[in-house]
Amino acid sequence: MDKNKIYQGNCIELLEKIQSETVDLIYFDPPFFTQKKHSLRTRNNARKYEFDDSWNSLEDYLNLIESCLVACKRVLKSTGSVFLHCDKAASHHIRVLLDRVFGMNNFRSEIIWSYRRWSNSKKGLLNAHQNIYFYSKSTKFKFNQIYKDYSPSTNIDQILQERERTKNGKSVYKKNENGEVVLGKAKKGVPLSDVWEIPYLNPKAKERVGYPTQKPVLLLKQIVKIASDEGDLVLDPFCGSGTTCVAAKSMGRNYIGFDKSEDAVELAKKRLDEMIITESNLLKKGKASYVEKTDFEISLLKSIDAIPVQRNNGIDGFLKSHFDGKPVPVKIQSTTETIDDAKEKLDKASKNKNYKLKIIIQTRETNSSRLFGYDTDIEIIKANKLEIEELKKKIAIQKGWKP
Amino acid sequence: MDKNKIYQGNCIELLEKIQSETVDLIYFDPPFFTQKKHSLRTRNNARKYEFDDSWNSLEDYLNLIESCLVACKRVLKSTGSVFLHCDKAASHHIRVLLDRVFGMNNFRSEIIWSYRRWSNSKKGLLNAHQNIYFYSKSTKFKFNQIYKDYSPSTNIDQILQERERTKNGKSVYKKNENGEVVLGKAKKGVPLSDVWEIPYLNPKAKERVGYPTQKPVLLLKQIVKIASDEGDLVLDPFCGSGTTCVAAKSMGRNYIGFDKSEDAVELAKKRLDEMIITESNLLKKGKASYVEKTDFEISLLKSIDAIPVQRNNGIDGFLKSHFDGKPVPVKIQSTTETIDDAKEKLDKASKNKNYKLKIIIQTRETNSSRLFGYDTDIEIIKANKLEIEELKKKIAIQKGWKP
DNA sequence: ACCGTCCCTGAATCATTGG
DNA sequence: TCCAATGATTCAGGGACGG
Repeated sequence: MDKNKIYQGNCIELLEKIQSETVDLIYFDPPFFTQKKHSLRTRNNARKYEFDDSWNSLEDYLNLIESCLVACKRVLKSTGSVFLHCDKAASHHIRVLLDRVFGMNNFRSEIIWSYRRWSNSKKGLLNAHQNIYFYSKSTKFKFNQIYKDYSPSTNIDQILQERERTKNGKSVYKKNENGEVVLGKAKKGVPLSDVWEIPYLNPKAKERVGYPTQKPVLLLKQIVKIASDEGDLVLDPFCGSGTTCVAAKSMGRNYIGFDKSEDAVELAKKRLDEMIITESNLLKKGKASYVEKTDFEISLLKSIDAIPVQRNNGIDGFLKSHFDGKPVPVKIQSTTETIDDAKEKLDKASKNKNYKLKIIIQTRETNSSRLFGYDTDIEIIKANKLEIEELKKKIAIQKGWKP
Repeated sequence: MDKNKIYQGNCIELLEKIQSETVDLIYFDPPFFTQKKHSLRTRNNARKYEFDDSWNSLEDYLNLIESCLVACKRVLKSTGSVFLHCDKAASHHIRVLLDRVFGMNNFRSEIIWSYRRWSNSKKGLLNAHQNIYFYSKSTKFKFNQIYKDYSPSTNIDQILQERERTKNGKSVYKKNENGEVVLGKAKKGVPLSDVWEIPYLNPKAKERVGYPTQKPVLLLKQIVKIASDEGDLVLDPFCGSGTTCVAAKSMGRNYIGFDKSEDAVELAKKRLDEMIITESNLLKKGKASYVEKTDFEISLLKSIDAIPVQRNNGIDGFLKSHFDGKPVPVKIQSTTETIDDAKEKLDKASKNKNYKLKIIIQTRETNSSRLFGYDTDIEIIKANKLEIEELKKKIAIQKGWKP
């Protein structure tokens, strides 16, 4: 079965066409057991999508899910994982199935996706979370740790000083023979927890396509990030409007999506095509393939008061404040570009735009001799990160260290 | 059976002594299926409390729980509710029991108690929540709605300052005799959701009595508040150190507590006499009060691969990679500081720490003459944002613009 | 394979210092 | 004397280690 495609049809039949042990990650988001018929119109009322969540019985529903799970397990690599997304109505029954199919000791986490929602006035607590069960095929599963910031109430001594235990078992800060504190090893932050606060759908984003139960791309990106690497294969056997595939694609993973609804498949294809269209446009203009902005780029842009723009290889953002009545485009030198490459791209992207100031943020040491020869009105600023790296090198040279 | 007492013994036998339909709220916190032995000493090391969570089999465990649940249902009033506290190990099986005993349509909510806690080196996601299942005996259950703030970002808006009219009809903020603004009633806010962020009972909290698995009183108070009124009867058939009873007593509810351990009963009785409830500083002040950094500062730190830290005036973050085997502290010059202020603070904060490199990120143009006179080993780097501002000024001067 | 024990961790408190 | 800043400590989950 070909990668990077969406297939319409019965999920179990389609799964049979996938070779055993070839999939790295499965995001399994079955129709919920809500006993309701969903329908929703798109914004402009042009199209109505429907799907049916009513089942003859809980047993029927669970039988279907179990057969799918068994088929999924077959195609998973031994290092692979499955993330099963379900809501409160049947989450406990589904987890019993997961225990049966994957084994209790392959249960990794119950992920709580929590979000804020408009209140309704029902008697009781406002429902504001969904559960995602994370099971792996074996204990040697693939997992990329994500680190978060420390809690604001944590003090720095805590993080940086080494500790030891006194004779009577008390834990105290370690001191050396001169009575000075001993500093510990480098830290990365706090590992990601199993409670994920992710907005339901960013209302500003164009992401909403009008298909019921659409999941935010951010949620899927986080799953894809922790459980797969670039080039891996991600499968979504109930792909709906294709959010998982969009997330996978944007992160350089391969994907396969199934859905029984032709509407859904059509919609998913359209969403993925839009990415392709952008990509091909970029190629036409001589640009590289679609790449997402990294966290580094986003934070750098924020730190200079710039607004990130997506999908433009020549310009990464614009300063919030204009200069001489015109916007100021900013390009961040990517790891694969020389400064001259960056200049060329920014020049091309800003052709005929009459910007009064263009900025490139240099992120690597340059050895290009053309740097000062290439004459444009582009200003180059060294990224603070690069300055710190150079500073470290300078001091090392002063101290006469060997590299 | 007398109210406002703790009884030692087998929970099912003790339940038999309670009259049918007399209890308003049951907090059901059975031993978890962790297959572990829990033990803890009191602060002064005087006493050691232990209990065993190991079971012959899951079936045994579930059978015990089910019999208790059946007995609990009998004593509950028809308007009564049960809150069953369990962790991920067996939550799904327990919910199946609850469905059986109370009925699927008496499921009200899955409450997620989420918290931050010390981390560990586990491969996978950090465990940071427990589940509480809320079932009622019937659909005409008692429920007191609690309203929360809209969201952290709109916090200030919801407290309305009261206004009054001056003699000439102008609307001004009302002040009291001391000239302070009078705050009006807060808006009602959003109904309480099913995800509860309540700090984990801190290891240093005075509230701690040294009994394992002790729950924070705040958690229990919230349950008692939403599901009972003053004068109602609250039952905790596995009361442990008596947190539920303490919460109930402090809120004017009657209580009955059971535990099979004599130690626990003795401890619970003592706690009820002393009634030590520590307010969570974090909850009282709000998480936001600990966060001192602006978005700009956080982004800047991330853009240089540093980890932000709060709670320290002299240091805003650390580089992720060490220099010469030591951490590298980073301070960002704040808008109210001169570079010299920043230097002094960073110097002070890194006293006795023996850092090999300290960095200040300059964010404002300096006019301090001392800048080059003040001699330290601190390195100063201009923030990219500042460089851009200076660049703009430079060009403006070149072009001969008036400011 | 299995047990107990020790080590590492960091959130949020308590304790102390300093102004 | 008091308040803010910051230094120091506890505890449970998991890994590693040793017997």
